[in-house]
Amino acid sequence: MTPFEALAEPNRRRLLDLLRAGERPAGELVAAMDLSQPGVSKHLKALREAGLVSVRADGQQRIYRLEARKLADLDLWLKPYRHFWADHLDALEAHLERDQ
Amino acid sequence: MTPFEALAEPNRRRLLDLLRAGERPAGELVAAMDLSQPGVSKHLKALREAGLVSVRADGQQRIYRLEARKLADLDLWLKPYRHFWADHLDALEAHLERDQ
DNA sequence: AAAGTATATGCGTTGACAGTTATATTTCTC
DNA sequence: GAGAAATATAACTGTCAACGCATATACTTT
Repeated sequence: MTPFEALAEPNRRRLLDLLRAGERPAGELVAAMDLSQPGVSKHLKALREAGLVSVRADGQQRIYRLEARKLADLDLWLKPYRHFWADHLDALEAHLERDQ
Repeated sequence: MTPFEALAEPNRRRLLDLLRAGERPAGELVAAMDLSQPGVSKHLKALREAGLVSVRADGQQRIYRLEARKLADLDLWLKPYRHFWADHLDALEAHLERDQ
């Protein structure tokens, strides 16, 4: 599962939002999401496979944590597009880039 | 179709990459992609609906153009996550944010 | 009429997503 | 050690949509 695919699902984006406020045990995430426990668990698995979250065991709980590095990758993907709105030389730059 | 969903598909990301080099008629895009003409046209429609590209008629051709604004939206979505890798205060900030 | 493109249609495969219920695993507690 | 808690995984069902192909057709402009 690529980060792109993982982020395409609203519930998964929601989970990331929740984790932005800090680490959280799976149970808290289940409580916060309007989904069944197995359902949340499946989305968490998807996020794990995308490298967007990590887990750590704490007693009988599983503590989930946002993995920012993978989002940094996304940020990197966005980079070559960024200058399109960062300045106003769009047309010129596009032209130069095209014939390079 | 949300930008997130649109970007989840590799062929669509590829189309955006091609358009980074400048405006292009649909035909050129079809030639560059290993897909049927209707296939490419469908992906272009998806990108249009996501606001990631725009079209303009030029004679019998349809000229496609990257719409950077929508990618800026994505950039914006990423913003609250950015400080997680921008500095090294992750734990502290997460803690503060959680109890705010 | 021809070119360029979009849209429609039909088909087939595959996967996403939801639900439910059950079970396996690990750890904690008594 | 029994049993409960927390979570993952499995298994099954069901629906719906994505994606590919191919072919056909509609539309607009030349």
